[in-house]
Amino acid sequence: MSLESVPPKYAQLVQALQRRIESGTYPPGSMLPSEHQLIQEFSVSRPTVVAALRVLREQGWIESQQGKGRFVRGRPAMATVESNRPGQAYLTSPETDAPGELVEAAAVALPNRVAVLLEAEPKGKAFLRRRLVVREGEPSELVSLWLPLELSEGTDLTSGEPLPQGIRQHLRSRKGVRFDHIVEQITARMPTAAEAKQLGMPKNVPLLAVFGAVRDASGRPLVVVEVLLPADRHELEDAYPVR
Amino acid sequence: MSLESVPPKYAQLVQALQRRIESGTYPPGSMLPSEHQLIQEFSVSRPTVVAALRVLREQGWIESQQGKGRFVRGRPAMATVESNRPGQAYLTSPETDAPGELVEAAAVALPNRVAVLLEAEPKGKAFLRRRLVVREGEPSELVSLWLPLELSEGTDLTSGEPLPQGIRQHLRSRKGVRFDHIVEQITARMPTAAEAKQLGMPKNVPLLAVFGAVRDASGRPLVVVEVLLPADRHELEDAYPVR
DNA sequence: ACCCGACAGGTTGTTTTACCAAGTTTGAGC
DNA sequence: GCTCAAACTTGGTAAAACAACCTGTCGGGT
Repeated sequence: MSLESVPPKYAQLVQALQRRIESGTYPPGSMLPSEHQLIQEFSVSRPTVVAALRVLREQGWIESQQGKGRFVRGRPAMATVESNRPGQAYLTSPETDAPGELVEAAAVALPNRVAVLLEAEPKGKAFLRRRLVVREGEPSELVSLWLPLELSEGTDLTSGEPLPQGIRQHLRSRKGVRFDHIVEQITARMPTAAEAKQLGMPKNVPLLAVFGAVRDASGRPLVVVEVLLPADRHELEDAYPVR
Repeated sequence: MSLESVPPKYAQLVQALQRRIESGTYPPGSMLPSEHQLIQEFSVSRPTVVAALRVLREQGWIESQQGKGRFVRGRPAMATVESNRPGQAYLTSPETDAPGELVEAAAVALPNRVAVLLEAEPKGKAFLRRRLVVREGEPSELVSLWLPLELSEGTDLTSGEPLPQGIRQHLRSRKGVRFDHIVEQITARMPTAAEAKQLGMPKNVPLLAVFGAVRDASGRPLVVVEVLLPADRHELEDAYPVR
């Protein structure tokens, strides 16, 4: 009768231990109760305890030393830092979420750099969808999306209307392609006159240009997204563990 | 009698399956043999098979669907892409590895931005170690390292000599601090006259400025590293999976 | 003939019991 | 004081059972 599915025991144990670490019951540096103690306290079997502790170790909450015990490291600082990758948001969230203006949606000749990232003919054509994102009433970022013509056919990306759906989802449902990873390149350069005008920025401040080549699991390039950010208004922030 | 320790069985199974995927025996998209088949072929127990398949799934080689089976995704493209994080190399590899010139090593007043990253007094002092890295005979990057005075005491970082040891290792052995993760900020700006001269670059090309705040497991800032890259000679490349 | 549900058989996911191996600490006995 | 064995810890393997899920087939009904 219970429609709400209960989480597995080992996941419950994970959450219970996380709460104790966060509340200070198990302060950083201290030793966790041994497997045997946890088995008795929570009335579960050893593999269940081990599974929970394995998750905690892999997520960085604790570390373990064979023969000694498991030691609290504390809340992994990385868990809260949600990778704020540029481009990522443009691919997953609907265009209708962010106010902006579609400035281009047509088949164009590929810039050299984009052609390389798409592994396409140097002077081939592809579909370009370019959008000027507005934040707080001012132009903020210029986002360009290139995709091969065969991937744009039969999608709503060729229309002039803002997509009510994430590009990632749209392409998966319409064309059956699955995004796997992104190869990202970051450069800085001076804006062209047209770019400076569109973005409403001074001509003497540089642009941060982020190229993201989206690929499937086999490494085949699917789409390329370029994000242009005026450097006086934007920075990129990210966090990653050291080894 | 064998002193060389054999890897655990589940790890051997992981390697065996990885080889089969790479060699094309299990092509991408195909279904892996069921757990039962693997148990019989390799003469191991089910937990061993499951442990191996869990590793493969977590590393992105396969994906599993309850009730259907496990499906080959292919070699995870991310595994080979060694995160080429700027700053990372300066922290781990010895200074003597890369030719360059130490341009500054003294206690100085903290720039505002660095003070924020170090969570220090806005006008406090810290030790600055700045190095001009030379590649192919030309100045290439300007690397600055700020660390709190109490962390610089008793280390060889205050000397004018190139460190024969990685900074990360040096600080761990001398001061007992452990690097855990880095919060990275990327900006672009025009070079100052002094920077342009040191880097031997035109004054009208922008700089890519990378700030890396190194922290321990609890989130306390330890050191800040800044890498200045002339944008006409450098780009930043990275790869990451999309969820 | 067609559709739809029940059912059987396959798959992975989770939990339990049991035993052995390897590393660390402790203390008893010399 | 030193040595070594016992008792602790985590790591790995084996065997079994149940649950949840998917996909066919085989009915019966329309």
